[in-house]
Amino acid sequence: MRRDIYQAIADPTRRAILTLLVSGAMTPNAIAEHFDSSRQAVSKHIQILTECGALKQKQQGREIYYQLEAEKMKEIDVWMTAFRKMWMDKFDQLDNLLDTI
Amino acid sequence: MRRDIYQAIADPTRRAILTLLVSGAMTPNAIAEHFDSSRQAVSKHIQILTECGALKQKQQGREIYYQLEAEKMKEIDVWMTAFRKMWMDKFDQLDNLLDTI
DNA sequence: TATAAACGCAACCGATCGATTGCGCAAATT
DNA sequence: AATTTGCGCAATCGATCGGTTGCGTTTATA
Repeated sequence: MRRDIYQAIADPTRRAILTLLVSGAMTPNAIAEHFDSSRQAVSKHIQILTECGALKQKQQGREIYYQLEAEKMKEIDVWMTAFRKMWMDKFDQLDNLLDTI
Repeated sequence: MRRDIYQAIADPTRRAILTLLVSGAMTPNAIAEHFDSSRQAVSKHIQILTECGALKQKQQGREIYYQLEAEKMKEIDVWMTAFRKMWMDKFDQLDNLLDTI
């Protein structure tokens, strides 16, 4: 059970769920309505996202609202720093080049 | 053969390879030396990274140098925009809260 | 020219993945 | 009280993953 955020976002459906939840917390059924997959399939994705800390659940009666934990995405953002620096350097170089014309 | 950047970075070894190549292009053997896995195992990872456009190869005699395509990482960065906005909003809210004290 | 080095490619294998199906249980609804 | 709804959990199955082993080809080296 390797449950990290990188493995979690590897699946397109899970990425779509995360994006969907930017607009607000939702129940599994509500989420599943946005996809062609079955409720159970979506529920499994939700479970994986929850296990790695990308979602948080809030029970409300018999309904469970799943909420995005945007902070978790920071982990990816931090890892990306090194690469971001690279393409920004490239941009700077282009900028300097344009200045010489 | 689902070869997108998200699936590529799901594996920790592949992430390590990408990070390693920030410092410059390398041959498969040179890369493999940094890991416990065999050359073939690393070569397979390199192939996956190349297929999805994260690496570019430059033949040089019998050696092949693999170079990072930092631009490809932008794809992730762009997808992350929505989430980045969320945690920045949160930061702003904390900022406002602190101002009220 | 024989040998070694650098590498890609293909076959194979156990582990994990993503999806379906069926079940059980608690909270609402009738 | 009986039924429906919302949901999690477990078993199952084909597909894919990550790794190893073995082989072939091209380019250097002795």
